[in-house]
Amino acid sequence: MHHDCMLLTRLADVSREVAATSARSRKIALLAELFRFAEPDDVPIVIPYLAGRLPQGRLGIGWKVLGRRVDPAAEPTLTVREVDARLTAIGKVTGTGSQAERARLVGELMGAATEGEQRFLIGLITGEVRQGALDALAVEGLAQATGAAGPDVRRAVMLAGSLQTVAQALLADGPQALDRFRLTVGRPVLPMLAHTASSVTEAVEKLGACAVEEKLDGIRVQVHRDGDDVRLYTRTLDDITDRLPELTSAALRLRGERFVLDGEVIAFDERGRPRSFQETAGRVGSRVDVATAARAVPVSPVFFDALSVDGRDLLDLPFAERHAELARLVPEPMRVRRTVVSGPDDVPAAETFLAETLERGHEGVVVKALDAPYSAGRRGAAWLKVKPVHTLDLVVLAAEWGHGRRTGKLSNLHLGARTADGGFAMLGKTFKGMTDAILAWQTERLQELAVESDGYVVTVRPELVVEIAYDGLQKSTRYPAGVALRFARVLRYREDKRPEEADTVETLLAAHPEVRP
DNA sequence: TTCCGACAGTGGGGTCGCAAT
DNA sequence: ATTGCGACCCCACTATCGGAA
Repeated sequence: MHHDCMLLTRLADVSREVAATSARSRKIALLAELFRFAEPDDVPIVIPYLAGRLPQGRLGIGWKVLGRRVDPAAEPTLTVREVDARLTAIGKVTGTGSQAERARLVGELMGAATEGEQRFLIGLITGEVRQGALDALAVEGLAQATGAAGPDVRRAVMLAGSLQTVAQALLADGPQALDRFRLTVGRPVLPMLAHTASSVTEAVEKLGACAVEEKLDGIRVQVHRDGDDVRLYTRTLDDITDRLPELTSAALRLRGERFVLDGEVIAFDERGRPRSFQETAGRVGSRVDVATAARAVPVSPVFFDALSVDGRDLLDLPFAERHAELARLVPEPMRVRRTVVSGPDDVPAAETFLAETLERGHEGVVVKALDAPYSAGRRGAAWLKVKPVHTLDLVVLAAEWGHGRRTGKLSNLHLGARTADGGFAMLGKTFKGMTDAILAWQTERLQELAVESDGYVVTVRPELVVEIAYDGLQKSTRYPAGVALRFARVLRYREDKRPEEADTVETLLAAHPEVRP
């Protein structure tokens, strides 16, 4: 096999080909072919580039700079490592005059790139690669290129918490390198995620014997303890140890010496009721003056799973056994409240538990199959969340032109409720829940109602009523009513309703007494 | 042949913290 | 001091491919 540092042009060509095919099998084959030519050292750059990410994050370069035309190079000479080095240098430019200096360096880079390479670089820097292949297909391609089994590679990635690390090891040492990736205390694992079910009945019928657990509206946290050393990680594996000292103390008070636990961190008020998500998230996001933030908004851990205890990897054990380990280690007040049901005959008990959970101020429940292993990094069907859904009839005030596959379609709706003075107050936006048919229909209809456009937002006469589902209200400084919808999505248009029949701000606020704008 | 799980894509609001104005 | 912006938090939903049933 021939190896030398990979040329950018090769990457740009593959990216274009991958984008041009819709068949996943073909995308995977193209990626595999590319990886066969990659040196291990290229991998930490090639993998994120293919997913349309820059390893160094954003660079402070916008369309203004990238829009300037630079004469392309005639011959492709740039290597991916050279591009990476130049982009790193651009990201490091700070201080007065930094924007001009960055623009100059970008111009230099573009001048060294051919036409095709320029297009790829612009897409990469603006985050518009969109080739229909992210990490999941890269995993398959990597497996094909190295002769490893797909599920083995995927498992290694979940345990390593990083595709780059696994790819580098695989290309350097072949399939046996995968054995090195085991659950290790101190190294975070991608957390298991849940699907949605519309009711407790549906969830229990799907899963059979299961645990029904409170769903807390906080921040997911993975707690690693090795003796006196405690580390805390978020859902995306960011290390947040320094921000939550009370969680470290809590972990040190537990009986075990070495463990990995999965749970939620949340702030409770004096009466033990959950504070709003905004308050918990603000606390977890505070990094500078942690002591002050901790006094104002103390948080608590609430654990629901054990991934490793005393050097034993529990990932493949059934949930019932993992939970037994958790219960040995963690006292009840620090575990999530739950009930166990035997199956569909037990649905009433599950319904009662959901009602009590909502009464206590939580957002819903998660129903978990008792026999399921911990599927790290997967949205396994073994966990199903159930949350109550609210609906409203709102009026479309404006719409924004879509991007990507929604180019040329009016996509993002501005939603308003009626006010006392006969006008409308905007409560938020949504682009969710639309089928292609709805998208096409609303593009036509809204253009008929258009009164103004700035090329991006099309303002319309407030005549179209749309039924919206949402998860709740939150305080807002952005919108005139002082509140915004959380997770709004379209259910259907109500052509049978006139705007005078839409819901009012007043009734909305009355329905959510817990939120005072 | 039909069904369904997994992926990618399309963005939503809020908060924090840094850099530019 | 204020404003703009990116990075993270939380998140729902549809279209599509391709293997399972």
